[in-house]
Amino acid sequence: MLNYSTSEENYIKAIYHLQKEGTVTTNELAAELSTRPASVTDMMKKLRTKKLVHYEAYKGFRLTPEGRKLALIIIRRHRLWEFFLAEKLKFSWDEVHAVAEDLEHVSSKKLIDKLDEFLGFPRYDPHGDPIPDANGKIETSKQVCLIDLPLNKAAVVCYVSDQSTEMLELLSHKKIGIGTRLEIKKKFSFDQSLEIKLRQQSATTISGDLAKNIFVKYDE
Amino acid sequence: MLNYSTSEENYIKAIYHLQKEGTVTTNELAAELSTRPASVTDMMKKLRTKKLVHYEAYKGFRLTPEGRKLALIIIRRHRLWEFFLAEKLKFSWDEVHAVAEDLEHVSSKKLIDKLDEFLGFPRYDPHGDPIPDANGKIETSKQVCLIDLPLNKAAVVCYVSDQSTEMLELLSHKKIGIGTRLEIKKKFSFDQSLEIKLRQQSATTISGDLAKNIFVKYDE
DNA sequence: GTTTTAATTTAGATTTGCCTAAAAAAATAT
DNA sequence: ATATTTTTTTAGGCAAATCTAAATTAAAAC
Ligand SMILES: [Mn+2]
Ligand SMILES: [Mn+2]
Ligand SMILES: [Mn+2]
Ligand SMILES: [Mn+2]
Repeated sequence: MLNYSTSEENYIKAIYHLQKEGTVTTNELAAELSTRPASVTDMMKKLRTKKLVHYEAYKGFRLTPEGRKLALIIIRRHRLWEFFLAEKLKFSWDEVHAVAEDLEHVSSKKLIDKLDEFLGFPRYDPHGDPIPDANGKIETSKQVCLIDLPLNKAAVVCYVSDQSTEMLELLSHKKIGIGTRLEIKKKFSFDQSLEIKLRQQSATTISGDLAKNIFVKYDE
Repeated sequence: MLNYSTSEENYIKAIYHLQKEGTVTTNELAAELSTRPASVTDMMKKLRTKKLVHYEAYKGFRLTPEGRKLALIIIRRHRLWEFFLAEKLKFSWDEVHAVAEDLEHVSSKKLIDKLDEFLGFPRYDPHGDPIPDANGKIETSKQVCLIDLPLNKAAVVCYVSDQSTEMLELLSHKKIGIGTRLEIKKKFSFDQSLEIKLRQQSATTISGDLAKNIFVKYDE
């Protein structure tokens, strides 16, 4: 496996996190990395020649299978170091991320696999996120009914059980679809209705009947 | 404290190790870092403006007190990581150096101090080299009489007790002086004479009477 | 003390990763 | 459909760290 620069690794990891909602755009990635859109375009051309991203001008980008594999390696390093810092060095959970941002770029495979063993093959980092194993396999968060989603926990809509025309009409009016990111702000036990907040929109209310038919996965 | 690049840190550390024998030259440093003399000159100008080295064109360089302080911070990181790798992750002693070369550039002070504590404040790395403490204090190898130096252990002449003309004449004939690097190849119990090898020269023999007056420190 | 050799520095390029400003393309509004 | 706004890309430049080749200085040899 080739060796990638810190900068390349940061881009790959950021794309991995953003692409859960489909194609990643130049501005999104620039914001995520606190850099400029022009820099993103430059880097995308480079990552394309290295076959880590699919990219066509003006059409956004996604990781190739190779790119995804690399992303999972970096995430594995990051989360194992976070676990080490919290568990062994007694860092508090909110301090681990910044240090892990540096440690994650030390690329020795043996180091990471031995660290994993030393830590007892932990499955989750201090934030509850799953740690990919040595083969790059990562636990996919299982889907849960929107009714059962905890308050203020970011989630992504992944399935709708009732697909009748009436249901779809209601969903489209509420601007909810597969991939929509949302969280629950309030639960009203009187009628099981929920106040939910869609990403980058104001709050809205949906009935319990609707919520029962929506399934989500936890968002990272 | 400012933040230094990986490259700057590697230069500073290399100068620290080389300057035990006086002024460091451009070619020496280039060889040590597997780079070109022209690159060394460029970097020395830069480190001079940052007040980390004393440097005048054609006259070699040495660390300033600031530079030495930085060097000891980097060496502390390096050796603590080497200890961690050997002790906790069960790396063999010859594998630790390469990985520590990367880890040493992660610059969080808190990380290193907590790592030190986690490891139980080890005093020596897996190669037997002393680990600087959190204040940058490092154990200076104490001087020992040449008679007592173990076989094949590299050492540097640091003191000569008899400074008579006759003694100095003999020393200069043997090309031995303060800073000379040597090791003992054989000890003859019959007359306490020693076969010693001076760095980059062929072996020679000295009498026990001479050896008794020469004091050395272990070389790193 | 010249001359020759070796060490060091300068000059000029290159690569990586970033930037600003301008141009081009796509999306949105009228 | 056209005009306006937003997004994205291109063009040109900059700083860090490296290089090669040429010039300069210092050291060694004669
Ligand atoms: Mn993190
Ligand atoms: Mn985490
Ligand atoms: Mn080492
Ligand atoms: Mn060591």
